[in-house]
Amino acid sequence: MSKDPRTESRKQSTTIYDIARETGSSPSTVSAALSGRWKARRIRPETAERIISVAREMGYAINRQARGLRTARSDLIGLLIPEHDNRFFSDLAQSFTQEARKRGQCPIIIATQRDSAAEADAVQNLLSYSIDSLFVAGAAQPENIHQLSEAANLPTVFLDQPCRGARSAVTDNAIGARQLTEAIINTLPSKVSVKRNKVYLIGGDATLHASAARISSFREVVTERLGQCGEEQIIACGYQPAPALAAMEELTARLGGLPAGLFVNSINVFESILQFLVQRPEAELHNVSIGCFDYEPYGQWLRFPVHMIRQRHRQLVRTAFDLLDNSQDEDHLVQIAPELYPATY
Amino acid sequence: MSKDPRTESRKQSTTIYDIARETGSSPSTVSAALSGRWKARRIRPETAERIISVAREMGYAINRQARGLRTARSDLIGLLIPEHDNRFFSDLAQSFTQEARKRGQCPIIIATQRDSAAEADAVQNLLSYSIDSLFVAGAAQPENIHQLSEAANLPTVFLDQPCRGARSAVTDNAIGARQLTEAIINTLPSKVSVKRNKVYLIGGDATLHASAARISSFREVVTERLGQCGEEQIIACGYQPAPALAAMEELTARLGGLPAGLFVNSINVFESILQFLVQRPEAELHNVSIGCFDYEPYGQWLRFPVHMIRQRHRQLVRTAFDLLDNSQDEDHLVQIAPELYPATY
DNA sequence: GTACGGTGCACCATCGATTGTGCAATACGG
DNA sequence: CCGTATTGCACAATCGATGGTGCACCGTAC
Repeated sequence: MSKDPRTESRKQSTTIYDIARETGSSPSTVSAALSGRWKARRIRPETAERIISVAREMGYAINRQARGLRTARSDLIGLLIPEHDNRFFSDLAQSFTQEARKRGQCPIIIATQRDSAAEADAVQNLLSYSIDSLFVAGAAQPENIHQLSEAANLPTVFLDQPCRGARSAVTDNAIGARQLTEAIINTLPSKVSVKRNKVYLIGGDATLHASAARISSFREVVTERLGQCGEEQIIACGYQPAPALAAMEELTARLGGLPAGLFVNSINVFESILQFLVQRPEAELHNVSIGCFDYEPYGQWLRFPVHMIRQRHRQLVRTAFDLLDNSQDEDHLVQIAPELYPATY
Repeated sequence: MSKDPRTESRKQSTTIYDIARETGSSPSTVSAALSGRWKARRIRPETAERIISVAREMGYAINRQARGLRTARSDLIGLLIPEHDNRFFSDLAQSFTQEARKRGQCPIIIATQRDSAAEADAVQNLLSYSIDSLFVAGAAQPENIHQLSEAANLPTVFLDQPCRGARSAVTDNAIGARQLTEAIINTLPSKVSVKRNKVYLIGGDATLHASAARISSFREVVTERLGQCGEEQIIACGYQPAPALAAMEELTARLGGLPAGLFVNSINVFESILQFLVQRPEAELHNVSIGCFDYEPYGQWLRFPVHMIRQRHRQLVRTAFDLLDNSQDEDHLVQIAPELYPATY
C-alpha cells in the first residue's frame, strides 16, 4: 500500500472529499457545486448552496495542480521579455500582470536576455506548466518561438517584435520614428558648423523588424527635410551599453563635437550615452536636438531637452489579449501608434 | 468509460507511458531514469541512459501538474510587491527572477497595491498553485500574511518590510537614514533665511517599520548636528503622489520658499514632488540640499544635485533565499546596510 | 397499473508522475 | 548443489479534481 510520500507538514488542508464527507454528498457533486457547473449537472440549488457554505467554513481552496492535470489547463499565463531593467519592458510587465489578474490568470514573467537559446528554454519550461497562453515581447528569434508554441498548440501572441504567421501586436514604428525625427529636425540648433550639421541615429539592431522600420522612417524624413541622408548617419550599434557609448564617443570625436541632431534608438542606449552627454559643456548640450525612441519619466527633468516616444504598453497588452480571444486569423498584425512626448524647455 | 475531456488540440505530446512502451520498460523505471533517482531505485546505468536518450528523441517534457499533484510541490515561487512602477520594487523583481531561475524555480510576481485584502487574496491564490515558498516585499500587513502562510505551512520570507515572528531580510533603515541625513546636512546652503533654515522629512507611513526607523534616525542626526528637531519637520504623508505634492506645496508656502534641506522618503514621493521642484527658479534649486531614500539612475542627471540611498536589492534577495535554505530560526531578522550615492555636482 | 420522461445525484475512470513494495533472476558463499 | 543476498525491474496505489454514465425515484400520461 502506498503512503503519501509528502512530509506531514505540507499536505492539503481541505479537499472536495472532506467536504463530500461533511455534507454527505459525493465528490463529483461537490466539484460541480464549487466550480459553478452545478446547473449543468442538475444539482439542486439548495444542495449547491449548502456545499458552498460548508466549503467556505472549512476554508477550502482548490488544488490547481489536480484541476490542471485533469483539464490540461492551469490559469497560468506566460510573458517573455528581454530584460526587466528597461522602462518599456517593465511597463509592459506591469500592464500584463494587471490584465492577467483581471482575467483570473496568474502571470509568469521570464527575462531571456535577448538570447534565443534562453527563449527556447523558457518556452519549454512554461509548456511543462501547461500555461494557457504565451506572450512574447521583444524576442530575439520570434520564428523559433513560434515553431515551438505551434507544435505544442499553445496560443501565442507577439508584442513589440512581430512574428510572421503569428498574431502580433506591435508599436507602429514607422509613424513613431517619423514623428520623432520631425520633432528633432524642428528643434535643430540654428548656429552649428557645417561639419556637425547632420542628424544621426544611434542604437538598435538593424536586423530586427522594429529597428528596421524606425531606421527606414528616419531616413525618409531626413531626406525629405534636409535633402539627403548618408549611410554614416545610421549607427545601429545594438542595445548594449558599452558599444553604444563607444560609438557615441567615436562619432563626437569624428565631428569634433556633438552632432546637431541625435535620434537615440531605445532607452538602454540613451542611458548609456547619458553619462557621456552630461560631461559635455552646458552650452554644447543646449545646442543639440535630441530624441529618444522610448519613454522615461525622468527624461523631462534632465539638464537638456529631450523628445521622447512612448509606446502604449497598456494598449499593446490589451490588444494582444484581444487577438487571443477574438482573432481567428492566426496571422494577424495589429500596429499601435505610439505617443510623442515633445521636449519641455 | 470516461474519455479525455480535453479538446483534441491541447493534449500532452509524450508521457512517461509512451516512453515506457517505446523502451519496453515500466513507467516507474522511466520516471526514475528521467528524474535522476535511478541510482536509488537500482536501475542499471545502461537502462537509464537508454531511457533518457529515447526521451530526448521523443521530445519528452515532464508534466509538472502531474508531478506537483503527487509531490505537493510545484517549483513555483511567489513574490508579492506593492507595485511595479517603482524602481526599487522592479529591481527587486528582477533580482528575484534571476535567483529563482538559478535554482530552477519559476517566479510568479504579484503586485498588491499596498492593499491588505489584495495581499491576502494573492496568498490564497498562490497557495492553490502549491507554490514552494513565498517572498513578501513591502507588505501593508505582514502579520496577516504571516498567519496565512504559517497556517498553510508555506515557507515565507519578508523583504523590505519585516514581520515579527517570521524570517525577514530588510534594509538597515537606521544606518541608511543616518547616512542620508548627514549627507544632506553636510551640503546645506550657507546663505538661507532663518525661516527656511531647517531640514524636513517628507513622505512615508510612520506606522510602518521602515519609515519609523528612518524617521527616528533622521530625528537623531538632525538633533545632534543642528541642535533640535521639531515635530513639524516630519511630514509622513504616505506614498501617494497627490498628498505628497500637496504637502510639499503647503510647506513651501508656509516657509515662503524651499527649505534648506529635504529628506524625501521613497522614490514615489520624489517623483511626485519633482514636477513641483523643477518649476522653482533655478537659483533656488541650487540653494537647497536634497536627499532621497531610494535610488533612481536618472537622479544624478537632474538639474539639481540629489543624494540618494540605494537599497541592495540583489543582496536582499540572496539573503532571503539563504534564510529559507539555512535558517532554522523561524524568527530571524537580517539587516543589510544600503549604499549612499552622494550628489554629483 | 404500466410506460415514459425528467430530476438529482453517486460511481468510477481518468489526467501523468511518484514511490512503497513484491518478486523473478542472478550472484555468491559454503 | 542448495540457501541466502543482491540486483533490476514491474506492479499498483496514490495525489485531487473532473466529467461521462448509470440509476434510483418521482411525476405524469394513457
